[in-house]
Amino acid sequence: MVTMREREKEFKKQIIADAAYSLLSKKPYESVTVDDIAKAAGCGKGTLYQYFENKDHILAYLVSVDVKHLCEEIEEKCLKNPDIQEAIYNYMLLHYNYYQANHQIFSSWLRRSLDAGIQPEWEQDVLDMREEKLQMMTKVLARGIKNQSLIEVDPYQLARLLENIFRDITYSLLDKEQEEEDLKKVMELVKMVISNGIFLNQSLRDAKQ
Amino acid sequence: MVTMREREKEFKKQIIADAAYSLLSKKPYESVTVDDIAKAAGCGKGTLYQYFENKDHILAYLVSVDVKHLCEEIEEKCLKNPDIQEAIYNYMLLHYNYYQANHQIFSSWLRRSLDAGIQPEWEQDVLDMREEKLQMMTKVLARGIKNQSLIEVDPYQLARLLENIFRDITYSLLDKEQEEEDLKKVMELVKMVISNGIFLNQSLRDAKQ
Amino acid sequence: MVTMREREKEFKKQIIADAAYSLLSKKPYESVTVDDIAKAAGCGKGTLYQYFENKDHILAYLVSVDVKHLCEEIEEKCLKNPDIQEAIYNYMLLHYNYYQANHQIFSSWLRRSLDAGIQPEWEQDVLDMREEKLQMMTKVLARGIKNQSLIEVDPYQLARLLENIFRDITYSLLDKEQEEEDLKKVMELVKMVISNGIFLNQSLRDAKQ
Amino acid sequence: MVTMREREKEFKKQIIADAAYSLLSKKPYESVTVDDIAKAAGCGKGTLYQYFENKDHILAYLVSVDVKHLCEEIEEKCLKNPDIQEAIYNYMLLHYNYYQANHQIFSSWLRRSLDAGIQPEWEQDVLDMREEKLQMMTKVLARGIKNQSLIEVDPYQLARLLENIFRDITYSLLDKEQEEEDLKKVMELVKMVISNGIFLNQSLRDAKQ
DNA sequence: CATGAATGAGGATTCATTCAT
DNA sequence: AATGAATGAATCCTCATTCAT
Repeated sequence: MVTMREREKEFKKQIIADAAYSLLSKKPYESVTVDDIAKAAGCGKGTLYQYFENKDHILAYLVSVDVKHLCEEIEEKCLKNPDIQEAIYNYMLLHYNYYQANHQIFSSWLRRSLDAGIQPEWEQDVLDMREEKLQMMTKVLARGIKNQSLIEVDPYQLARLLENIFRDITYSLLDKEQEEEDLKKVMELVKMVISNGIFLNQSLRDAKQ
Repeated sequence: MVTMREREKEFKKQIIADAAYSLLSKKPYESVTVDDIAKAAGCGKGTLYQYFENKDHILAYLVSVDVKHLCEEIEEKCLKNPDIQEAIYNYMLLHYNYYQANHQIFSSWLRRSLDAGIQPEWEQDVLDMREEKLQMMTKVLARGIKNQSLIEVDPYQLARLLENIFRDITYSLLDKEQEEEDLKKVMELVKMVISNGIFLNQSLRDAKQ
Repeated sequence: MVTMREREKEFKKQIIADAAYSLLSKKPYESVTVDDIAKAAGCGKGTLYQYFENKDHILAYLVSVDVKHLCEEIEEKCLKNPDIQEAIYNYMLLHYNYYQANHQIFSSWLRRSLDAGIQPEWEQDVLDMREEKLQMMTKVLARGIKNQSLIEVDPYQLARLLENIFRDITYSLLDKEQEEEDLKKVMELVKMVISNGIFLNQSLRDAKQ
Repeated sequence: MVTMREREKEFKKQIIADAAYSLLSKKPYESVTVDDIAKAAGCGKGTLYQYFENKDHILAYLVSVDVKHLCEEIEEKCLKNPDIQEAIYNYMLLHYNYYQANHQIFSSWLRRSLDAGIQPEWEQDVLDMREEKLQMMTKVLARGIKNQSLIEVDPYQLARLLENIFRDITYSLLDKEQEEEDLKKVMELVKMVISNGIFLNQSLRDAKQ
């Protein structure tokens, strides 16, 4: 059973996390002070430390929640999707949206993580989820290979490549004029590239048989 | 004419830049102190400020030099390359190598840049060079489209997509076991994906005619 | 008359004091948080403030209770003891035991006290008790001087000196190997030193007469 | 050879140490901020950290210098003193003066040290010096025992007891009116106590022979 | 009464930049 | 020109105390 107290505490944690999220999405970790977050959350500095052990912990929490969310969506829209082609497009689109929204946070986390300051426990949490994500997509791709919808390559490697292709272009963030309508164009482009690339076209499939 | 003095000054600047490069390649900007750089360059802290206005300036200089180098290589190995397919592979490989080596620095620069602290002048410098790079590749791709080696898509968009595909996978940096031999495998994979994807295969080209 | 309420209140105060005692005996005042004490007492932080005005107040209370206890024992085993020599040994032994157990607390109190942060009222309380303690021993010593068991010196000064001799050796606390069996040895040593020193030996006493 | 620079640096370190000393002699470590010390030394906060790694380091340095000084004086006035009785008085008087002046600092150091926060290296330094001090006095006492000036007891234990007897009475620090002229009285008292106590008196020595 | 979440003053420490030598 | 000592703004974090429930 979840007590009233626990619900309330979780709620407040969410408020702080939201405030932190909105700041850390826009500015790098180092430029956001604990005070900034507290102010944005409408509470005192000390309050943060009742919900999070650390400034790093806040970041770790945000990343963890984000990745978990991404995982769930991938399970829903890719793993459970019988249409392999659609599953693949979704996989890439989800990543695009994820990085579009969370690039700054993700990048901050990576930096802190590699710079050896983050609790191994928190770090592992995110790494595990990423692996789970890759494994799910590996299954999808393996299925596609089995029923000859896809070219025969290592499905794990392919999952990683696809994960990468649609990472948002950090570079492009500098050109702020585009953004919105850009997605559609690029999506069309990628679809075309990928379709003709990773899917065996009918003629070749015929040849194989 | 270049005086003796200027040569000497340029030489010392290079020494400092080299020292900074080796440090900033491994650790994020924020974790590298001006003192670290001075120590590595074998000079006093104050000396740095005679060759660079700023800590940021050092970073900007490094990025600028790196990107210029990348540009030159792209001009050589892509723009001037008559074999379109090879030009495209080179384009991606060069980017892979570039990001592999300079990811940390590039990422640091992006961060500082977006955080609005960097002199617009230095920033523009790098942006211009990136644009130049894209324009060169756009020409290559346009040529390929014209002679029907490539599918018909916006060549500029395609250049950007390709630039992106081979960005090194920051995520993967966490799995340190792989790295070296990984490149070949992934390169093979990408070649296959791309080949079958963006190049019209013979049967389709025949059909078009 | 003491109401039921008051009894209950006093009882809870004791629980908190006991918890505080066990913590403050081991660690310096500054390293023990109010939260630690509350946790150890099995109650909320706020509750403490219903029984004590202050963190300092808790400390003052502990010291006051301890010193009162020491006073009572000195009255019993020294003042009321007809055997002067035994009374003196007891005096020192009681101090030894007292400081052995309460050094940390006593030292913390002294620090806070000198640092001018403690309510004068609480401070005076302890000072008075110390004076009372000294006065009792002064009486004992005066008696000893009168009946020629002791050398003729200012009994008050002597009481203070004796109080001091058997203060536990803080320094020695660092050598943790000794402790237990140490006491006996040192006690023997002190007895010898003191006996031959402050007690007129028979031959001299004979001579005096 | 000692360069000009090093001399100057050592000089500045002394200035800071002196400032710290005058503050830490009067108030406990915790009540003295790094800022206070900097102000007292007439320099900025950051400057301190060029000469000392830590706030703790400052304290450790002060204690170390003090104890070294005490050691030197004990070597001079006790170990090298042919008159055993005088050597013993000096031993106690030196300790009295030492603790009188440095009690606050010493106590602060002990606290930090036991609270496990201090670098083991610094800690050992002081412990070693204390042992050296005890060993010197042990030699003196052993000599005294050998030529039958002193009672036969473990000279090491006795050295420790004497070290303790003349520790200044922290308690007494609260009675500020006395202090100065107090010393003489108490010194007289102790001399008498000790003389009659640890020195065999003539009659007994005769008996032994 | 009891609680524990909220608070914010206060402190140690770091580091880019300046400037006297 | 070269140096590196001096600086203090900026930052994270702790904890005694209060107060609404």
